[in-house]
Amino acid sequence: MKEFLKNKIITAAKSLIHDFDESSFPYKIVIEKPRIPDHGDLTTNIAMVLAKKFGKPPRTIAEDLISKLEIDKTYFKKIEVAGAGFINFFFTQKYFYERLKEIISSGDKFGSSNIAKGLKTQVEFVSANPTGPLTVGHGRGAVLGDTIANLLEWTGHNVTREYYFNNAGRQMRVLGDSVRLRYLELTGEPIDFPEDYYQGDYIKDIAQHIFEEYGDSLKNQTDSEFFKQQAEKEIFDDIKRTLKRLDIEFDVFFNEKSLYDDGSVQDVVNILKSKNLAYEKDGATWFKATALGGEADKVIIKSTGEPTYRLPDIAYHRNKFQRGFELIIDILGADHIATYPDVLAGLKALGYDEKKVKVLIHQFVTILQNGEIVKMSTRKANFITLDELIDEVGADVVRYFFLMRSMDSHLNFDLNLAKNQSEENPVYYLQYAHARIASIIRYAESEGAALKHVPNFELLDKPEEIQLIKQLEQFPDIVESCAQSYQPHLLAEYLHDVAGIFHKFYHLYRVVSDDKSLSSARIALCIATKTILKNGLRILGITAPEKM
RNA sequence: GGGCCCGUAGCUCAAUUGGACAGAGCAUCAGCCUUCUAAGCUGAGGGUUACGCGUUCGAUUCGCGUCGGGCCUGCCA
Repeated sequence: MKEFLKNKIITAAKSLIHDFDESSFPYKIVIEKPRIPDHGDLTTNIAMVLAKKFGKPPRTIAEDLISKLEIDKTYFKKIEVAGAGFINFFFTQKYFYERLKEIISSGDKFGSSNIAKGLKTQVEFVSANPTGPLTVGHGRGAVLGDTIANLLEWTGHNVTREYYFNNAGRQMRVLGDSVRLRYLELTGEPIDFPEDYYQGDYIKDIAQHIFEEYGDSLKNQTDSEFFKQQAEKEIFDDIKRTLKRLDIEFDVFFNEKSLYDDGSVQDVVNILKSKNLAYEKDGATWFKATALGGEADKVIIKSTGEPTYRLPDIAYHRNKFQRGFELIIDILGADHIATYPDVLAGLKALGYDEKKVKVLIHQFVTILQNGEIVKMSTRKANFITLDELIDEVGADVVRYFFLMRSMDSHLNFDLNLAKNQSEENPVYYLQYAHARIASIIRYAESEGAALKHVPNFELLDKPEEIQLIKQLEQFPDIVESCAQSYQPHLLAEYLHDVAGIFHKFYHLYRVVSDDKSLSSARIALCIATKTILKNGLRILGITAPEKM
């Protein structure tokens, strides 16, 4: 509808100005749904934008434009000039009834589209190394990543969910040593547990499992490799289990080590050197980031011969391009903010279009417990695990909590509040609306009043009914814009509004009554609302219960 | 010192990406269940959008500056 109208308006504008060229205007011409319902169903600012060029008042231009518009009266009730020169369009109810019919016939698929035409897309998220359980901080990235992937799937992207990890670094060596020490402790050896080892109880659990299986037969093993491998396996299983509870599954787990094994890392170094974008200094190898507009050159291989994280990261992203991904999305926490410019510069240096990589940074989650900020560190084990959080409030609440805010706002998670008020959590507002509709439909069926024939939508003429249809009708636009801007929280807000308008409708009017035709029209409206809530919640990864 | 994010109601956060009168939840107060789910609905109070200047027909949104908070800023990942 938007596109249709835009073409009409531009045609009208062209008949007024010969050399009409949209791109020549200083401000953007937009057609959008106004915030305030009184301002119509769609509105445009075109008259204001044209005013300066024309040297006429916006309102006059608006009048002229309207007189030139050729528009079908069956879908447009009224077109008016308002405010500073907005042109407001009012649709007929007939238009909305047709949209309602479409929602019902499309059902589970309503809101999905093929806009991206199968664009090969990768979403990389979580990517926590297996050194400990996922924290609440990881949770935000996990839920955001999965939901953005859902949104992209709904808009026709061919999505691969990928988890990148490194099990070869110093962190992992320390992990193995930590487990070995705890194991020795169990065999009765006196130990001195260093402060910078992993302090968490989960280390003791892993050691306990090893002890149960092997007794003290590994007592004299000085190499920690075995312990490391056991720890990695157990921790990874744990991570996957936690993600599964949030309904998150990955298509690919990509190990950094494979980039060394297949020579990719060395390739990158060679290519950079051949392009004269890498050089040796002080025994280290440097990436000449300054040649590409970077602030300073960066070390990619230390004088010890060990690469810094930048090098494999660049090799990894090169690998993503080599696998043919056309859109590459990285979801990172704010602590990684400094790393991605180097990676992008590296890709550019290798000749890839770094604009295909979208780096989405989400801000931190601050945990408040008893009114105090809990500082998070896996090493010190003073973190709240994601698992514990799910235990406390449930997966639906966790997902909704992380999705209801924009990713660049710092998030305060008050644990006491989340526990105490979990029953008043806003997610229940949405789920309750869905369950309530399910209940109404069950009741209608038991009364034999269910949808038997094509309902007469014209009977839905109450303001709240129209308002509800208008709200539902926007769902595809919302999905599309959320996907395009990578902002799931807008969908959460939208669904909250849907639920609110429905609840209001419910309290004002009876759905199932003696009036059979009216009942069946209203049941249809309920079914459409349920469809939107269900589809929306599915994208957010939140269950839509039939009963509560 | 430099970079990124943030500052909006008592608290936690929105605001269709520059639109018309800045909105929700929680908290507070007052109402609504013998009829389809009261995890709901209706109403009230609560704001100089941190502050200043600028761009614009129009600024919570863009630019510059000041103040305040978080995160980065390593030959750690």
